Amino acid sequence: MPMDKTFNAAEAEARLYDAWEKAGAFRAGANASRPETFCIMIPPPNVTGSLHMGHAFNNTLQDILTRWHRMRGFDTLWQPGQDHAGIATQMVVERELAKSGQPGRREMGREAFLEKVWEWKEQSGGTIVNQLKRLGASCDWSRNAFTMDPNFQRAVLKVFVDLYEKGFIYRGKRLVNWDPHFETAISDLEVEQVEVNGNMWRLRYPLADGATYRHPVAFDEEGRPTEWEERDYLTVATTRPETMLGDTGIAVNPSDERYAHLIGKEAILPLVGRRIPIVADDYADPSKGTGAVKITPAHDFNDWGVGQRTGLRAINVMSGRATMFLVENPDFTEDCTPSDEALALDGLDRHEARKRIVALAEEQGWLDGIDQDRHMVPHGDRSKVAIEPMLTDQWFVDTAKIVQPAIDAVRTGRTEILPERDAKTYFHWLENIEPWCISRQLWWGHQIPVWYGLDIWPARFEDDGDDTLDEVEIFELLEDGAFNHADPTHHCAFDFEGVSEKFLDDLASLPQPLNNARVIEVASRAEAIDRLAQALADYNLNEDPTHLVYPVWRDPDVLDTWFSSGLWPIGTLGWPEETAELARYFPTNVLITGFDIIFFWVARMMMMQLAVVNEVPFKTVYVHALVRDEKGKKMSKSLGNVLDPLELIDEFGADAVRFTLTAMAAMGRDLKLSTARIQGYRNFGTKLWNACRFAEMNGVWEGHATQAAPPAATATVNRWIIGETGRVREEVDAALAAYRFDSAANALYAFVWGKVCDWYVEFSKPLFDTEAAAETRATMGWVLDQCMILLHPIMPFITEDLWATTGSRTKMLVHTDWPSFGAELVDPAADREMSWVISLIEEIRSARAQVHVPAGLKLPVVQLALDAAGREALARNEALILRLARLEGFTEAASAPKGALTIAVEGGSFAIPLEGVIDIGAEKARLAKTLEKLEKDMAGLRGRLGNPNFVASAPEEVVDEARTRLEQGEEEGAKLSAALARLSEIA
RNA sequence: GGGCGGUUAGCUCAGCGGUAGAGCACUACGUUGACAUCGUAGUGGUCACUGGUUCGAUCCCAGUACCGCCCA
Repeated sequence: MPMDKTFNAAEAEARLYDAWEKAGAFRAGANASRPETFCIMIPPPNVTGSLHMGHAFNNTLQDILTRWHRMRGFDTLWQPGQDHAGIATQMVVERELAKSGQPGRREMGREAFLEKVWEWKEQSGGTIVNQLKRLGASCDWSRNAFTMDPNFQRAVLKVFVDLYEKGFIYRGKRLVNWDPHFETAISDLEVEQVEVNGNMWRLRYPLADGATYRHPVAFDEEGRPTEWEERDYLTVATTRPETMLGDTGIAVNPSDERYAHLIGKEAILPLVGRRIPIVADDYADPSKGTGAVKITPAHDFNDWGVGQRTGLRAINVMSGRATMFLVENPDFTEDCTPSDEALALDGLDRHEARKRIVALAEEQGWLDGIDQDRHMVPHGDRSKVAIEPMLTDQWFVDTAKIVQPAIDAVRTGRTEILPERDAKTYFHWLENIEPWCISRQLWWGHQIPVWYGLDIWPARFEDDGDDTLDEVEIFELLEDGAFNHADPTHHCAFDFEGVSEKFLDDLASLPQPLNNARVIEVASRAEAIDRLAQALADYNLNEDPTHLVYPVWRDPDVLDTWFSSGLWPIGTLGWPEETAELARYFPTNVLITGFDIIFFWVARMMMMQLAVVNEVPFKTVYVHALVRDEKGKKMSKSLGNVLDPLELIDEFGADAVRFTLTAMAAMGRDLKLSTARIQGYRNFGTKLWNACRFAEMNGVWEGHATQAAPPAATATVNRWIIGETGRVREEVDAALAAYRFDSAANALYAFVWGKVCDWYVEFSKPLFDTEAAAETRATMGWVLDQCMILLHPIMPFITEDLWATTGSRTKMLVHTDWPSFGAELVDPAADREMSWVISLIEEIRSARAQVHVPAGLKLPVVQLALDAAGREALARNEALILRLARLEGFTEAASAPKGALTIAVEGGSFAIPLEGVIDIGAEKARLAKTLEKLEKDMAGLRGRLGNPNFVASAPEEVVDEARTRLEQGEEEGAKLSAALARLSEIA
């Protein structure tokens, strides 16, 4: 059955992908013929996500490297998988529940909710995998991993325990970025700064104990105060009046003469009545605002720092949902008697509280004024709500302790980051790294492997010395709830069994019978208190120590998603088991990822792999840029400029989309994607398709079989294209080895379209009628095979389909050996000859077109003076020159006939008689224009060669080349001038 | 404010000390043994600006302007 006119991507893609999968073509090690391994870890997409342009780009590049290495015989693994994406997924599922009118997460409880999440994962988790398959991604799907797989969970928990035991993880009450929408802490990196229009409110805080001072109110030209007023208050400025309820101090700069004398005195916090000290700190900038800053250590990062330095208390005045938390807040009411107006704010949203406080300040006369202000407000990158700095207990990775090996690895080149400038970003971030908050108040994720127990033997409780618990002591414990006042103790272990042992060790030192209590797991601290109290009460009655229990509860929080994806390289390869894959493929070869997650992911993988297995996770990191729309805007749903890769694949085929992304993948530069470009590369696929179709029509594929070595050829044309093929193979390999994907694509485009289709196919047409026909068929078959092979990593579908419909094949293209021939195939003589032939044809075509010779008209041609090389070239290639230049029959003459076109080429010239047909004016203009251009070039060359410094200092070959070019140019110029002179004789 | 980039044809971008390139768009012609998802020919550039280094600068260095991105 003859081939169709175009490749039917829609029909073929699914069929071909299926065939690859059925053949196990993508399995780890498939087609391996050499010992070297090649491994890429996919940056795991969110399990509930869908393919966007960034994924398409990222995965195309990975697939190219993977397919290329696999064809070269490397033992290749492209490890796929998905990320559970804590916040994102939990958000999606909660939204789904709300949409379908089901009870919310809190109503159904943790266990039921997690079931829903797993259901959702089952339902939508395959989407992205199928979309990657549509793109042609040749991952080993049999090894598909998920960050919530049981073995991956084990790895994550084990690493947590490991890092905890090494002292790299700690728990602490710190100010964190709190997302009031999701009610969880988030890391610095998940916060975006958004500039907003707001106000700066000036508030007057009265000084305590009747203190007053003179405050300057007018100044002379040099800024010296000239007038003062007596004040009994201090004015502070704030963008967030609602935080004033948590103020515990006022900072002034010690060098600020206006206020320095107040340092050590106190002010009274309006509404609250709290006495707050005036402290000295450089954070207060005399030139900003009023120069006096209210300090709320529990709700502002800068204030926290001031508080730490000056010993101020931190009072949290908000709940996790950013509503005011006052009435039952002992910290808030300690040492003061808040007004009723203040207590009435309890439970209000922070924004509402702000309005009320400003209104109260105005009413009560302590609002000094309002200035409009534009400032940055931190927002959650997922929730888009304003972040609330919040004082909470969280888990942190002490990054300072593990960062150095990650820095050194890149400095010393163990891992290389490309392009180089991204290494700078990497260093900059790592060298200024902050502790990493890794606990999240979410349900979907890896629950922290830490259990808490009541501190039942706090220091203030004293045993009477007999090491047994008597009735009085039990009563004391129960009644006072002594253990209820101390902070819980905690232990970290891989599982409950492990942690039980640790608690048992603690209990061993306690009095009888507590030292024999059984450790049990309960849900919460409250339940633990109940159970323990109950157990003690029972013991008091029955004195049976075997029923005594020591209840512990697990930390309800989960780990930051990036903590688990930080283990992706070892986790997917089976760590902590010593698997064969781990031994073989780790460290992996290259990571291909977007610049936006250098901090989130790359840096953390480096730190964690080095901390856990003391090895870099990958040898090379290739960082790519963003795919933007054709105007350079970031694609976003709200702008409506999102290009859906799947729609593009439907319209143009996966190969066209892939080729476009590849050709645009210049290192470190954003891609501006337009459909026109994709269409162009779809056409490129069609071009190759039709070249193969042409070959089919000319019997090229009859009896054709895959062959590594080029056929022996004698015809110059065939020798030439074989050499060109050798060149392009070297070029493609060099480009891919250097991650110059764009160079590889462009070299192939220029070769396949510009050399094979434009010239070689045309040259072959007359050759099929000569004795060189068989050789030409063999050459064409071999060359087209090489096109398919070399293009396969970029355009896998069309090439595999062509492979199957042409010749007889022992293997699918996906496993066909990558060629190793190179420029040794170039025959310099053939190269020179074909360059000459091509330029002759181009000259003639150009001349014809410019003097408006009808395209279809065949013209005779007269050969004038011609050197030996030219004569030989002409003799060997006469048929194709006649055909492509639309000429008929060469004759020889000593001089050009009147009214003829003149064609000057290296080594001679030709004339095309056009008596009566020629437009003499046009021909004169053409010659004059050509001469002018030539003269300009020659003038430049003469200038250079006339400069003794150039001849003396420039490399010899540059000087020689300039001389040769000048000679040739002058020769050509002479011919053109002569022709021009002849024409002038006529008209 | 700190850091990192960019500025080359109408558009999108390569290039990079020694003759300025590609694709798209545009103009004219054209169905010639595959391809109109095509062919042939052509138009189009003070390589942002100013200095410097060099025999020679689009390329290296310094500065200026404008535009991006990241971090405060």
